[in-house]
Amino acid sequence: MRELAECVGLKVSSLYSHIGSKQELLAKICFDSAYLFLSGIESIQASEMDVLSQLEALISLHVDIAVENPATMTVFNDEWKHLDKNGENGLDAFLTLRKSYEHKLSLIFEKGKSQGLIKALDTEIILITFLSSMKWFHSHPKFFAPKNKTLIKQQLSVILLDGVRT
Amino acid sequence: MRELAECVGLKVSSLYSHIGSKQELLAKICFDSAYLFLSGIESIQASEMDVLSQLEALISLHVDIAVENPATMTVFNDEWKHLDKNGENGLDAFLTLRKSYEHKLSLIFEKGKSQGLIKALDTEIILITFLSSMKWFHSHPKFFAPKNKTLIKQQLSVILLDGVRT
DNA sequence: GTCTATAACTTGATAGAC
DNA sequence: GTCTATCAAGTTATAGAC
Repeated sequence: MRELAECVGLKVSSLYSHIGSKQELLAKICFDSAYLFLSGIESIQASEMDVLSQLEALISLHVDIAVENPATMTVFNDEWKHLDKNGENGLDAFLTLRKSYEHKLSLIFEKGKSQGLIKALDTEIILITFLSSMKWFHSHPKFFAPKNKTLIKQQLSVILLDGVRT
Repeated sequence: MRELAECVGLKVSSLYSHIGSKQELLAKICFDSAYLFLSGIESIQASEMDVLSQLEALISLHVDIAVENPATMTVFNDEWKHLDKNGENGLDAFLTLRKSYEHKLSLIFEKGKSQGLIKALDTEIILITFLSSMKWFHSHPKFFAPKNKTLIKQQLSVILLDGVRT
């Protein structure tokens, strides 16, 4: 809070005229990002694309969100653990949203498997591998510029799609 | 420290008869794990295997270390940031070890590319994708049992190797 | 809305008796 | 080696003057 206050040119106590608590800030960042990802995957789901194209769109979604919200991704990826357990914007609610996201993504993999487009691997392992591979953008400044978006999208698509396609 | 003391049935102050500081504990976990990974990749490097088999051995190494040292992996993966910057076992020394590990792994990818076994993608993107994909074991208790080691190794090998091979 | 002052609590670590 | 007692410094947050 001291650092934040200095960054915005205020004393710490003055921050509390604008926010209710530190938790409130944490929750706002975590849930805003969560809803960004959720609405993204929902429009991918609703599209008429084939499964492989949906996965490519998913990679694009993750890169876009990361590059456009660099400062929030560290919090969203690493600091959500410090949300208070209960309450409307608490840890439990956050984990429910995340489960929902993972479920939607799993459905895409399952569909691909049933269509013979995706290898018959454990869906959860595919899921975790995809999500893990799309988590590093924000901590690698070298790639972290709008001009590198296309490069990352292309190469990550090659690796992940060749990895899971039959 | 209070939690730790309770876990080992001591008062906090008594811990300090056994350790010098909390930092010392953090450093020990981080550097012990770092040397495990380093000696692992060194023996892979020294082997006569072809590049694809070396990468398979690497995946096996990461799974083995994670499953055999579950409690330390969280610290090694996430808490190393809190090492004090300087000193023999400080953050700078840790990052040097990590760079060294990444360099050795990059050499394997480069060799594979020059032999036409690995796709002509950006080496750093391949590197990060591999390392990210092998970081989640410790936080997924469902897979976190010795009996699942083979499953994870096989499926992760399929995804990552098909992802990068030509 | 911003400030100074301070409350209320947690942290890593030490002193000294036993 | 372990304990009780305590410290010094840090944390989030509030009270109340301006």
